[in-house]
Amino acid sequence: MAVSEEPAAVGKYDTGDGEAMCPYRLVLEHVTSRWGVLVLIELLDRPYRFSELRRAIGRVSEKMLTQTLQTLERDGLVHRDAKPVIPPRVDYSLTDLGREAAEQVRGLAEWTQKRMGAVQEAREGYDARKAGAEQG
Amino acid sequence: MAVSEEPAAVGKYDTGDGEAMCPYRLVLEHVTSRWGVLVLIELLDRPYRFSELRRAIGRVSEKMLTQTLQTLERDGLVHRDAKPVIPPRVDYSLTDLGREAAEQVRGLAEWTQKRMGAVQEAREGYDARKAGAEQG
DNA sequence: CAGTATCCAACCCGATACTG
DNA sequence: CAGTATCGGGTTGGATACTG
Repeated sequence: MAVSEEPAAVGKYDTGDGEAMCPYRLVLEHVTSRWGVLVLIELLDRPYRFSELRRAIGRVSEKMLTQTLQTLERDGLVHRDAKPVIPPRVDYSLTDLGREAAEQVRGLAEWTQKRMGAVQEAREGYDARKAGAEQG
Repeated sequence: MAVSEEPAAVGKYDTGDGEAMCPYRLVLEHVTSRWGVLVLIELLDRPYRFSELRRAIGRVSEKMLTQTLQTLERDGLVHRDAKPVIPPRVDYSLTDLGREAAEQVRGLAEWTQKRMGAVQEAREGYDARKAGAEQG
């Protein structure tokens, strides 16, 4: 049976309460999701096989990678190409839509790398002020 | 006491295991976090007061908004200006660093809004194919 | 108004075992 | 290799009560 116990995945708690989350936020949460971000960035370079992607990202369980890829595939961002061979071979790549998204995400990632130092400095300053405030 | 039971917040599970997550991913997760994204986008327009921000975002609890703002403040992205008046008034705004980050995030958000239709179509196609495959 | 502290449910996510 | 099913720990996040 294909009925998974878990919901659509990656896109988290749709709310629980009566009202549903607007589609806009849902899509935004998929592309900004923990693993979604990293998958999109990796696939921007080239297509990847499943385990290849897993190694490239590092520290992601099979389950979460599968969920993430399925969500992104469903959203039309990732293309899944399963070749009928033994052993199985599945290639994942970006669709045109996915490439657009991935480029936005990459912008964010590159900014992060560039400015990480500034962030860490800010953090140290914040912590120092906090520590000082607790005593004096 | 200022010792919160909960950790640094927003930036989630640092791993649990021995090895720590690299700072790069940590920062990336802060700016792509569920509420971090929305806060940054709102603050790009103008400064907001706490409850103003809460209403503008909608469906965010005080707790999560507080946590998110504190994390972003610690990372040097958000400036907190608490005025010593009764009743209290606290304004939140972006720092220069935060504005840079927020502009990246806005790019992503604008892409999402623009292409949401395409995503929804893709989703319907995916679901239709799935439903068909289960029977045939 | 702007938080802080605590309780508790829901859920994410990883580890493991198993299928094709 | 690629993926599914299940279990369990830890985190998220809302509701409530309280402070200044």
